[in-house]
This record gives sequence, structure tokens and C-alpha cells, in this order.
Amino acid sequence: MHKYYTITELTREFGVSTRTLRFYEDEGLIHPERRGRTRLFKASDRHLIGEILRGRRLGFTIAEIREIIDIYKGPPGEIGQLELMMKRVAEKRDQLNQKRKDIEETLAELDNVDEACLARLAELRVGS
Amino acid sequence: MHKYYTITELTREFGVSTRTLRFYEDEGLIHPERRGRTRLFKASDRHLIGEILRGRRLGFTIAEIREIIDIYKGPPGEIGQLELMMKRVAEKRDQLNQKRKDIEETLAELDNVDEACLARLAELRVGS
DNA sequence: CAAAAAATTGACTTTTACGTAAAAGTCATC
DNA sequence: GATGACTTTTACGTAAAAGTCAATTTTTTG
Repeated sequence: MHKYYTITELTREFGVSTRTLRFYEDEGLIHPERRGRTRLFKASDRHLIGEILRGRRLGFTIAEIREIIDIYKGPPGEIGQLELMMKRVAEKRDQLNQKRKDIEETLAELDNVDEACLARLAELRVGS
Repeated sequence: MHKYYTITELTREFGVSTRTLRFYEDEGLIHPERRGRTRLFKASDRHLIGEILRGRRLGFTIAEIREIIDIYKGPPGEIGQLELMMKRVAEKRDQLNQKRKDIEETLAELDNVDEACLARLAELRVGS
């Protein structure tokens, strides 16, 4: 039930260094438990690391990733806070939609390049 | 026909500094013409800057952006080169598909947060 | 054509996101 | 109790991607 992960288990799983995970802790993104000085990572920590690295792949900065994590932490109780949070969600959604659009456009251009390559190859094989 | 853009026109349009555009030139990503020492940007330069910044938004490094730009430069003549290029296109496509997946997942989670907020708001308004 | 506005280069600085090295503690196992 | 694998903290280092500043041109315009 209470399976803990060691830091190196997680570095191997995610392909990052121990320095990276300690850095994320310094930055307050994760809060592994301690037994003495040794860090003990739970399933929830592991899951959070996955989300951090997902944000990293998308080119978000640590500060932006922190914002996203704060959002995940669940809705607050007060109306004003709830409205603020929904505004922040909307902002992140906009950013992500922009990125998605960027991706679609880039993929479309790569498709063109690919086709051009194939066409040129066909020409060459027939013997131009 | 031969409308040139000045550097500041482009910085305003794209929301970047002159230093950034000069940096991209130093890095060999763009090659604006010169009249004396002054840079003259053509429509094609402007278009290229758009692609560079698109790559930047996606979290690609300058080196990766350079790779993509090189790809856009059109297919080479030789068969070996063509096959190499298609391999590179496939790699970039994989990266972009991963990013797209990351985006979908993050958007889905934001949707959940949003719903939770709405639900909580409804509760509060009814008077919990 | 003189003054103001814009552009240039070069050097130095900053921020982000870790890398790396030193020096020592922890723990299982032989 | 020695070995070896793993972990810790502290602290300095670094690469990427610009930002900032100063000292000139260059261009524009009144």
C-alpha cells in the first residue's frame, strides 16, 4: 500500500537526473517525505513529476508550470477565488490552443516537405 | 513589389526586440539584405521570422529551429540526402505528435478543474 | 543642412534550468 | 566491519537566449 519510490528509481523512469528532481523540490514543485535526510517519493509525487515534465516538454517555464500545478491543487472555497481560478484556467487554455495551432501548422508544412521528397524520389527512380 | 520592412516594424509586429532579430541573424537563421549597414527585411524574411517564433512558442531550441528551417529549404537532389531528410521529417513529426498529446492531456485536466469550479460555484450560489 | 530619431556594433549582464564536484551520511550484504 | 551502491548538502559552473548600455553611424525630416 505504502510503496515508496527512491529518487533513482524515478530518475530512471523519467530519464532525468537527481539534480533535476532536487531542483524541482527546491522550487517548491514537489514535496517528497523524508526518512532522516533521505527523500521518499509516493505515487502522488511520481504523478506530479509526470505533469511537471509534460509541462517542460511543452516549453513552459518553471514559473508557468508552477501556475498549472497550483491550478490542479483543486478549487478553493471562496467565490472570488473561484472566479480568479477560472480566469487562470481560461488563460492557460488559450496558451495551449495557440501551441496546438502552431503544431498543426508545422505538421502541415512537414507534410508538404515529405510529399516533395517522395515526388523527387519517384522522379529519380524513373530516371530523370 | 519590393516593399522592405525595417527592423522596428517587425519588432512591433512580432513583439520582439531588435536584439532578438539581430541575434537570429548572428545565429544564421535569417539573412536580411543590407543597404550600407542598415538591415532590409523582405516578405520572405518576415515569413521566416514568423516560423522561428512559432518554433520558439513550441519550446524548440534555436538549434532545433535551425533544423526545421533547414528542412523547409526544400528537398536536395541526391537520393541519400532525400532519404536522410525524410528521416528528419519523421523525427520532427514524432516530437510534434508528442507535444500534441501533452497538450490534449493538459487541456483535459483543465476541463476537469473548470467543471469542479463551476460545480462549486453553483453550490455556493444555492447556499451550501 | 542641422537636429532629431532610428539603427548599428560590441561588450557586458541577466535569467533559467539545470550540471558537476566535493565531502560525507545510509544501508544492504558478504 | 568492509565494500559498494545510493543518497545527502553545499557550492560553484555553464549553456542558451536574450536584455542592457554605450558609443557611433545613418536616416529622416523640419
